Amino acid sequence: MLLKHRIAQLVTQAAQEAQRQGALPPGPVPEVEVERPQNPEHGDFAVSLPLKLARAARMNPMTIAQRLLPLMPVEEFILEARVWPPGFINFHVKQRWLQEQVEEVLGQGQRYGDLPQAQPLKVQVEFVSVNPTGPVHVGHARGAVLGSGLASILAAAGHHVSKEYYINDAGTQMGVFYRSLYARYLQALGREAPMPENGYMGDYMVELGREAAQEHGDRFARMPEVEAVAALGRLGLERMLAIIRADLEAVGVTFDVWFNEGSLYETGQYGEAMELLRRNGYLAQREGATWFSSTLLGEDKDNVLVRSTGEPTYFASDIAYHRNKFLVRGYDRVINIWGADHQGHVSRLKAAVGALGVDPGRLTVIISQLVTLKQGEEAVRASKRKGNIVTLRELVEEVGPDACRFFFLSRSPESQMEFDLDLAVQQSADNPVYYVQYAHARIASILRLARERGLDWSAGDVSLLTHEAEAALIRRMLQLPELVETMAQRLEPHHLPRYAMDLATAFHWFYQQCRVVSGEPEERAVSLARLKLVEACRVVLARCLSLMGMSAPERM
RNA sequence: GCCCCUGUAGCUCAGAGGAUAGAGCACCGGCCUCCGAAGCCGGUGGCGGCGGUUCGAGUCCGCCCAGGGGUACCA
Repeated sequence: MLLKHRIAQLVTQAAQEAQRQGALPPGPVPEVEVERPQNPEHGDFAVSLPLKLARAARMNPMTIAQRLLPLMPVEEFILEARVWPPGFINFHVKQRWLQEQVEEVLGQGQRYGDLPQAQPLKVQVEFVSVNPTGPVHVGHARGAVLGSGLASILAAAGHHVSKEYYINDAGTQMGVFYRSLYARYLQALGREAPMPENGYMGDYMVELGREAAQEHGDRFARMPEVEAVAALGRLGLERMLAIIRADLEAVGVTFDVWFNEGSLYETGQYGEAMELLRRNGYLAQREGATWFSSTLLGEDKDNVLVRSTGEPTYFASDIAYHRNKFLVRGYDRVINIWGADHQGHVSRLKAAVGALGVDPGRLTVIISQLVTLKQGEEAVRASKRKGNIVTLRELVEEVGPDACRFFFLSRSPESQMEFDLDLAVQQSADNPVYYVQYAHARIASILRLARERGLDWSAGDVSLLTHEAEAALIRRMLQLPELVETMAQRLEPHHLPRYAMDLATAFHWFYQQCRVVSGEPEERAVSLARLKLVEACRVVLARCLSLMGMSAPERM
C-alpha cells in the first residue's frame, strides 16, 4: 500500500477513536485527503482533517489536531507526526526508512512505479483514428502522443489496456478520396482527368497516383470507371494506412488493434446495433430518414442515423462500433480521444451508449483542444483538402521524436496550445527534454566510471546516505508510484514530464554536492552507498522516460 | 443565440479547496586544478475584471470582458 493511503487510514481511525472516547463530538468523518506539502518544513505528507472538522465539531482545529495525535498508532520506524497551525497534521518519514527505499527501488527494477491492482479493468484507449484520406498532420500528433502515454500509464497502474485505431473506411469522405486518387492516377498516365469537387488536393495524392501508375501501368484505366475507382481505392487505402502507421511509429505511437468500420457492416453488427436501439425504443422514422431519439435521453435534438438516401451516417457506425466495444468485446472501460472539432458529438454518443443498455459512465471521451500552428508571424492552417499540410512526419524530422513526445505530453489536453514551428525547431537544441535525458546519460557515465575502477557497490551501505541532497533525491524518487496512481485515476498523463524534470533537478543538485566516485580511501564506503543511490535513480528516471515513450540515452 | 474548452511571469505552460503560486525559455549576476557546465546557485517578473460561498479561492458558484471550438440527412 502506498504510504499516503496508510496515513489516510491512520487519521480516519484516530478520528473514529476520538469520537468513541468523547474527545470529538460524534458525526460523519469526511474522507481524509493526504497532501504533499510544498514546503519541506511541513513534512512529507499533510492532512487537514482538523480544519475540516472544526466547524461541525465547534472546536478549535488546533485542539482537534492535538487530540487526534496521541490516538494515531504512527508506525514508529516510518513516520512521526506533528501538529502545525492552523490545524494541520504533518507527517515526516524517518531517514532510516527513506534510505532503505533505495534497496526497494533497486529490487523492483524496471517494474518500479507499477501498482498492484486489486481490480484490473479491461480498458480500451482509442485514439488518432484519422480518416485514411491523407497523412497524419501536426494537429493529430497531440492526441496520438496523449493516447499512447495514457495507455502506458494505465498499464502501469495494473489495468489490461488495448490501444486501438478506428479506420473510417466506409464513409462518404473515402469515396471522395478514391475518386481523387483515380483522377491523379489518370493524370500520371498523361490523361486529362478532372479532380472531383472537394477533392483532396495535397501533393501526396499526386504521389499516390504516380505510384499506382508506375506499379500497375494503365490496368485501371482500361477498366470501367466504377470498377477502377473501387480497385484503385483499395490499393490507395492500404497505401495510406501504411504511411499513417509508419508516421505514427516514428513518434513511438503503436496500436494493438486496427479496427475497420467496414467490418461492422460485413459482420452484421451494424444491423444488430440498430435492432437493439429499435427494441429499446430509441428509433424513429421521420421525413424518410431514421432518427435516434436522443431527446428521450435529455439531448437537445434527435440525430439522423440513416439518411433518406438509405446511407447510414457516421454516427450510426459509431453506435455500432461502441456496441462492439462494450457488448461484443466486453471492455469495462472505454476511453476515446478526440479533437475539439468533435466535441459536439460527445453527449449524443454517451446518450447512444446508454440507449444500448450500457452505463455511459464506462465511456470517457477526452477532448484534446486544437493545436494552432504558427510559423513566424503567420498562422498556418492545416487542411488536407487545401494541401498545405504540415505533416507529423515533417515535424518529427525537424524536432525529433523525443522532444515531440515531451512537448505534447506536457500540456493538459483541455488547454489549446499554440505550436510555434520555428520555436519548436529552435528549442530542440535547448529543450527541457534534454535536461531529463542528460541526467540519465550522466548517471550512465558515473556508473561506467565506477565499473572501470572496479568498484562493486552491491554491498553498499545505504545508511550512509545522510546528506540533505541524498534525502531530497530519494524523496523525489518515491513519488513516482503515487503519481502513476493519480495520473491513472484522473486520466492525466501531463504530470509526468514535469515530474521527470523535478527528478532530474533533484539528481543534478545531488550530483553538484555529493562526490560519487571518489579516489579517497576514507570515502570508499560512502562512494558505494552513493553508487547504489545513483543506480536506483537511474531506474526511476528510465521508467519515467519509458512511460513517456522516450529514449534513455547512455551518452549524449 | 445555445453548448464545450481556455485566460496564471516578456513567451510556452504546470498548479485534487490548504500553508510563502511553480517550471522551462528569455533577461541579469555568480560557480569548472575534482565523477559529463546539455549542469549548479542567486535575482527580475504573474492569477483578465467584479461579486459570492468558505476558517481558507488560481482552484467552487454567478455576471462581465477576451480567445478557440461546436451547433448539418459533413466527417
